[in-house]
Amino acid sequence: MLILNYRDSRPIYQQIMDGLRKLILTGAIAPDEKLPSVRSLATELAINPNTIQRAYAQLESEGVIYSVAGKGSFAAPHQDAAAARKEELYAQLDALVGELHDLNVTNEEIVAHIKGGNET
Amino acid sequence: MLILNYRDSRPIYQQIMDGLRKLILTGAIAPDEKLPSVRSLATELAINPNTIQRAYAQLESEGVIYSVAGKGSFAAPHQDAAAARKEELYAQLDALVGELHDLNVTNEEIVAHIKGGNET
Amino acid sequence: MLILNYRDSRPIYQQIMDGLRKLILTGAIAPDEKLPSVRSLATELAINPNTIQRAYAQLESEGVIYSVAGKGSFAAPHQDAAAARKEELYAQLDALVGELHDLNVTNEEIVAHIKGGNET
Amino acid sequence: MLILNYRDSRPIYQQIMDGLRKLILTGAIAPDEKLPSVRSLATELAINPNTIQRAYAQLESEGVIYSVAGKGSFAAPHQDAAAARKEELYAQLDALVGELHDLNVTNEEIVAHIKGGNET
DNA sequence: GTGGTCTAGACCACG
DNA sequence: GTGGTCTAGACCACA
Repeated sequence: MLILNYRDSRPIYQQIMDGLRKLILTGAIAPDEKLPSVRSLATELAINPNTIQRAYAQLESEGVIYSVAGKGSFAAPHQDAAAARKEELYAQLDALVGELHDLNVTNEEIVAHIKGGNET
Repeated sequence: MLILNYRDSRPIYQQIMDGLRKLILTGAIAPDEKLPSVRSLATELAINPNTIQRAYAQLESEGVIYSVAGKGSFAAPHQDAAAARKEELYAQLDALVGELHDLNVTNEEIVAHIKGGNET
Repeated sequence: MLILNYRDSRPIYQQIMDGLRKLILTGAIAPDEKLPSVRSLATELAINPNTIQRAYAQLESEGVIYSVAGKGSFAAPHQDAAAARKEELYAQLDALVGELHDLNVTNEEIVAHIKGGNET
Repeated sequence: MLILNYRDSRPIYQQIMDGLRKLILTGAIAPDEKLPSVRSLATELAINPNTIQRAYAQLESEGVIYSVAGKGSFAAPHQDAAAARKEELYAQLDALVGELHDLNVTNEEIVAHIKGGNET
């Protein structure tokens, strides 16, 4: 379900956040579907429960999941979260495009790259 | 010449790297032009020389600058470096576009955003 | 009669307490009126009887309800309970107002907000 | 500087957050002023550094402070944070006022209480 | 020295 | 069983 890469510069808890966020926002995990428990996911990934706990807590504060003590953690309906994520990605894209412009890459080239990349 | 933002989440040495890299790859610093010495830049920015040293070393390993013992550091001719940087940015862009697709954003919307954002 | 929200950050037993307390103190449940039995309410809300039991016990210790062994639980006459609750709410209000003052909000603004908000 | 109450139902890290947030938003700690280091505050309060770390990290995500690895943590200028906090307090106040209304307390009584409380 | 991440193991409240 | 908090102790990157 989730793949950890210990060579990745991102901390483990963030890899988990990114992985789960993607699964939820893309609908691979349905709204209100139960997520693996902190402990079970920890043993499955062979890492410390605290690390999972941290990822879950942060995702909850993002509104991507919600947790009920004694019951478990669940995927949240993602209207707002998806919109927020989209905003974030657009901001990153703007920064990227701006830097490409600095390297004298035109909008046309960028657009061509995007469209070309998707025919793959 | 360079602006440091202590509230930026990026570490200082990386802000310096990003700033110099941009100045060099955009041509604001000409190829083979001499860069400020480690010590002078350190006093100018009021930070630890070690931090500058690290930025310079890393930029050299990237091929963006080159150092001559006893003479100083210089901007490298930037054909290769610029191409490498472009590759890197395109890779990031692909990842970004991929994630936007996962959120059901079409290529058309992305392209429109890019073109729209640049009229500003 | 009661609505549970699993996404609410409050634990289930507290949602039940808050709901029943409001129903009783506002008079929606008359004094000495019989409350649903622990078991019936548990099945109705599809939750664990222990949870209902805890809510009832805590409400009894608050003086909002009283239980008669073998007969059931009943709404208490609410003069005292309402007064106590009012005290509590006023204390919270004082804390809140104090913090608003710290943020340089004047009494006039607070009062205006209260009156304005209730015209809705 | 900060007082911990182990009987308080709020977790320790939140008491620290609330305390620091108040000190900063009220201006008792000036913008860009350095906060005690994680370790020093931990020993001073006789609690685990991780707990302080957690409070600091969460305050940073709130925009109340900013941290620079290797340099320390600092109070953030509080334009946005103060406004956000005010919003939050007003929401709590609305809930409180609503519940008071349910107990047949009029706006006039509430207002009188607020104004009276401040003559103290 | 600073903040940030992770582990190991414990305890609590909740259901 | 669940999530949430805390401790103790370690290691890393940064300045």
